[in-house]
Amino acid sequence: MIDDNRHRILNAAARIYAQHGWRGATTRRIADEAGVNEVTLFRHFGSKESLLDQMMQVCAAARANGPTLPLVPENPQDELFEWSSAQHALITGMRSIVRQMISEAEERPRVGGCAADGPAAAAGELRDYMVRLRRAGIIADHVPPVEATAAATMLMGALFADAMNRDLMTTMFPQSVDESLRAYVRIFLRGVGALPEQVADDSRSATRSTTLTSVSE
Amino acid sequence: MIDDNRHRILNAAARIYAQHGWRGATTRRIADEAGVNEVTLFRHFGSKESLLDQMMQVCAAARANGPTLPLVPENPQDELFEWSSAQHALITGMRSIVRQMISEAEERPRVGGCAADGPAAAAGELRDYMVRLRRAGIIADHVPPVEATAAATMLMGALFADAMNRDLMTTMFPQSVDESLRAYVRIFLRGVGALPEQVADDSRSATRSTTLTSVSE
DNA sequence: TGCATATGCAAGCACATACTTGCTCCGCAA
DNA sequence: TTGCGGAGCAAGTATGTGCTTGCATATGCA
Repeated sequence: MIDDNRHRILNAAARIYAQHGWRGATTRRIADEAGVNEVTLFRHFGSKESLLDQMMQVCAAARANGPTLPLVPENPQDELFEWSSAQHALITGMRSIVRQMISEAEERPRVGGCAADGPAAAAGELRDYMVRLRRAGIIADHVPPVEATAAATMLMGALFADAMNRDLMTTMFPQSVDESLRAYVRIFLRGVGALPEQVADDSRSATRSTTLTSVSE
Repeated sequence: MIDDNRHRILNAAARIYAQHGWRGATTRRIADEAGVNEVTLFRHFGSKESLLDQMMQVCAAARANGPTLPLVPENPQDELFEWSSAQHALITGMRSIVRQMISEAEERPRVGGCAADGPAAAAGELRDYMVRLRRAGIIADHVPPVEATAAATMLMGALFADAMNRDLMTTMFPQSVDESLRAYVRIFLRGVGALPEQVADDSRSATRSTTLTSVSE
């Protein structure tokens, strides 16, 4: 309500930046998108750089609360699927802006750092969950911990690549998001040495909860 | 030799575009990088758009010959590792330019199409190899074909994400490229139902060939 | 009523960028 | 020697872009 224009400008800046990148996000375009005179933009933020900096901070803060995995694992397959689903939805929601940040990370290191810690936190969460799985006896002991780390990176990488590329390389993703994520999780669990009875080939369970497309919270 | 400047300009354009993107790749910068007067750039290519278009075509042609997987699988683990290694090196070598292309794919669809078919071909190669694995009895029958497709996408996604993000998000990749790729392949094989004796936990084999960092051919 | 703050509008400035024009110089082949 | 094509150089044009200034208007608070 108060300082409404400030938020309008920040939101407009996020949209324009996601579409056109740093150089393409001109102050005129941002002001137009916000429905605001270009001058008020400078009166509020002083410079384009300062505006985009603040926009990134807001963006990073908004993304802070990612999904979590349960402290005591019970049904790893379902738990991991829901977590992956939320993670995937999160990345998909910011894919445009993330693409821009990544492409500009070499030129503007500050931008890159902003985009990096989200996935890093997620991978950490996954690794922690996996030691819980091992302690609970769900994951066999013969898989070395180094491989568990790599497995976490691998699943995160697959989720990341899926969310980033699915809309661009349509031929590479013939299956629906749900089907793909379910398969990723099953392959992950088998690959990491989960005992066979933990990895049900759930044709029923898959169709049962195929209705939910994204988990927002 | 003949038309030397043409190639110099095209190479310079590729380098500058990879660093700064479309908007950042100004004709002045490209001409400077090529050691050539800006005017000769226009005399050769007519416009910036035409120059960058031709640069992308050259780039796509150079990337055409990716690695292949053997027609008759013998040692899936080693074969997949070498293929993954080559694939990873290929993506790593073009990661800057790929990052730019992806970030501009929404704005300039032509650019996106150019970047898409490389990974698509690789995923196809992987899928074909997997049906050979199944026919050879190396992969168990109880894994449905749908999941095999997803597995191929998953491995490709992990390779892609690793190659694209390793230099930016250093904390997410504590292990060396070789260690990671070897682990990805093992997890992939186990996850896809490869019979246990095919997936050796090769502490020796891993250290043995840990010296080669990239397979160029 | 008064005053401060926020906003809009019009204009402008300095610079960068895509692209053009006109000229000169150089090497090479007829 | 003449002519021709490729290249450099200097200058210029039209537009885009970040940012400033000056002035008018509205809104809300004392």
